[in-house]
Amino acid sequence: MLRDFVRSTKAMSDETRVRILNLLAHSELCVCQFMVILGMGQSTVSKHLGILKNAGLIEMEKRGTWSFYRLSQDKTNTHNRDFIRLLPSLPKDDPILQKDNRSLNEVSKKGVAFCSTVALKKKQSERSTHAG
Amino acid sequence: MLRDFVRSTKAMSDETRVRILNLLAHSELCVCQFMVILGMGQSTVSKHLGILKNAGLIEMEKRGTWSFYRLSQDKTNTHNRDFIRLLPSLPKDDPILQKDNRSLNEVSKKGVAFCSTVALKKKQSERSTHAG
DNA sequence: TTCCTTTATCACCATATAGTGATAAATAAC
DNA sequence: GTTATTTATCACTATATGGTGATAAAGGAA
Repeated sequence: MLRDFVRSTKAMSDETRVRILNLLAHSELCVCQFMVILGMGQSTVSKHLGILKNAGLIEMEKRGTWSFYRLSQDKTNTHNRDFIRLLPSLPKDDPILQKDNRSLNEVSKKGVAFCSTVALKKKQSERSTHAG
Repeated sequence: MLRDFVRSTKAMSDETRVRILNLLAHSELCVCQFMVILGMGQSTVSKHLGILKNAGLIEMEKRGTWSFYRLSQDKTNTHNRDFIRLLPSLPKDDPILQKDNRSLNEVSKKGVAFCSTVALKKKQSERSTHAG
């Protein structure tokens, strides 16, 4: 239906969410990894992932405490399948996407254990900011 | 660039604008014809067409007083070309698009001369509403 | 000229949305 | 049991956006 088509285009009509789709075109990721790569708060990342998931463009799998996201593997939704097919042709010379891809490599090497470290550091720096 | 990609998805992320693209996939149209088919005001239609044009998804040609719009024929913009290619696979069973396509047939038969009649009738009905 | 039609643009308002911090649920480790 | 980590969801604010009416520019007709 037209409503579903628009729900998908709306989901793709935001820079942050296109960056998320670009990252997922390379590998699956959890919320905390997105936080590090995108440099955004947890609630922001979670909300964006929810919008993409609600549109059926991505899917989620829970493993322990972590929620891992990947591009939708659904073959029945023709529009979303077509949209996902366009992702590999996102501009490779775009500075934002280039930086995202570099960050993705670093984060992937270190795994999810890396995330708690970053989150901890952030909390500590915020605490010291409040103190000072 | 990512900015251009998002500008295009933003342009397609509104129901009215997808309806416009669906209509243009069948034939070129002027602003007053869109007003009749979409049942919206002239400034609204003009604004939507401006957004689609700014994204490079459609192009405009002035003939006398009329502005005729059609899908972009630009072969160099790969994203917009890909997006335009998806239009024929818009859901054919959607009631809104079906109604739009029926209206398009009627309006196309009658040509642009039809529009001034409709606009006139609308103005008259508004005048009588104010009077009564 | 004057009048009419078509269109783009402006100001305005109501609603939608992106980003954030706080909170709570769920899981794991202690 | 307690504590820490990850995530979803809520309330909130600032900004963006869709729709409208008014206005003005441009072209055609009388």
